[in-house]
Amino acid sequence: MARRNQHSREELQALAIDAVRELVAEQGLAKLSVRKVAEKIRYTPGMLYHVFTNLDDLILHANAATLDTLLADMRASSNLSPIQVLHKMASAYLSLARTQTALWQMVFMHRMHNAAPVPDWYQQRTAQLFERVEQQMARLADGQSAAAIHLAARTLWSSVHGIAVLAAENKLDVAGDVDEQVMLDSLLDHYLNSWAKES
Amino acid sequence: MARRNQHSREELQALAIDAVRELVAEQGLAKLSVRKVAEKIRYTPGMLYHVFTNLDDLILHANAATLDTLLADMRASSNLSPIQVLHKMASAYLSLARTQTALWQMVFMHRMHNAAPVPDWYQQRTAQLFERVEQQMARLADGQSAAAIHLAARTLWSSVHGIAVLAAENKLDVAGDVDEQVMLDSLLDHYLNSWAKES
DNA sequence: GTTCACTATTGAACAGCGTTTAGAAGTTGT
DNA sequence: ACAACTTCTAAACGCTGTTCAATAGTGAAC
Repeated sequence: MARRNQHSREELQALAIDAVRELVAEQGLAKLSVRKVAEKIRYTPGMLYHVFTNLDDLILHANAATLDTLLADMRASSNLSPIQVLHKMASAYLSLARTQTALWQMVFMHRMHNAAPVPDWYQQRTAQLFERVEQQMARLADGQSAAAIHLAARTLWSSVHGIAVLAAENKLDVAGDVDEQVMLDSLLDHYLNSWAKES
Repeated sequence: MARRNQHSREELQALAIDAVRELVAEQGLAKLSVRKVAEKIRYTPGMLYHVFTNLDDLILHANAATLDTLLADMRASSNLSPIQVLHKMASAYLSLARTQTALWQMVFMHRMHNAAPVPDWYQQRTAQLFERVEQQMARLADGQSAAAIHLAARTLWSSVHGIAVLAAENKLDVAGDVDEQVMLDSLLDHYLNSWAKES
């Protein structure tokens, strides 16, 4: 076999990334394997190593796609108050954790087996998460130092992340779909309410 | 070989649990394997399956030990205010995440491969975490409903958990040992400050 | 003291995993 | 038509968790 140009390198990449995302969405991260990805796109496992450096690299590319949809869901509507924007962002974050749990977990809970440094194109995406929060916190705070805003944004979003993590794992034993959203609202309202008064 | 009674079932269990905890503390969860545990206690891998149902069961037992030390660190000093107690509990939680990162991650971030139900003796320990927080929140709140306290306790502790998770993974890019503790203090002060006023 | 039943333990096997690489298969340029 | 080049495969390596028939040692019975 070995037909050249049946798929370009880029097509092959996209094919594999889509296959990973489908497999994980259907069966969860634990059941993902290089061999299954290869089978799904009708190639052999070895081929994937000409397009990606290893499985973690492939997963990172798949995660970038998930992060892009998350960032799109979290874009700020400019006609809302900072608090309203933060509520919408947190909702989007939690919503993805609940509706696309496996993909979300692959982004935020998968531990890379290789100790390779996180590439720039990926780090930029994760950095944007905190940045967008920071922007709204800056709008909210009058005259707080950049360091204080930096710290408060990380505090708030780590907290949102914690709720999303436990929601994704169903470890909160609260009833149904509503209550985790109520927890988010409680967190944001109380934290921001008290924090904004400092300025 | 096969010397009987060299170790009782209970001794064997304890031996294996200790081996797991040492291996994980030294090399991390990713490098843990049944064969390494067996080698460390000078038995064969197969033997472990007469004492534990599988690796996840063994890990669960090791996690119980970690949870016990965490719960011990988190016990409430009765002469402190509820807010002070919550600060101490959160500090203990974060402290373990930072000083015993690998063991902490095995408890809170390892995803069980088997879909077996979590046994009672384990669930009781995790439930205690939320319960202790709830107790202090109840002291703090005058006349809030049990449901409101339940929800606020889960909200607060999920947030503490989120900070600990990101601290353990070094994803907060804040400077050094101090700042994550500052984040915790910020979270607790602002959330509780605003929440307590509701009553 | 020998035999027998019992049980703790082993060792080998199975199916799967990520990863590497020699060489085959197909394409393109001369 | 042939050589050069690229794409892709097939097989192997060393690892994983798990199962189970066979074995080595123990303690009791005769």
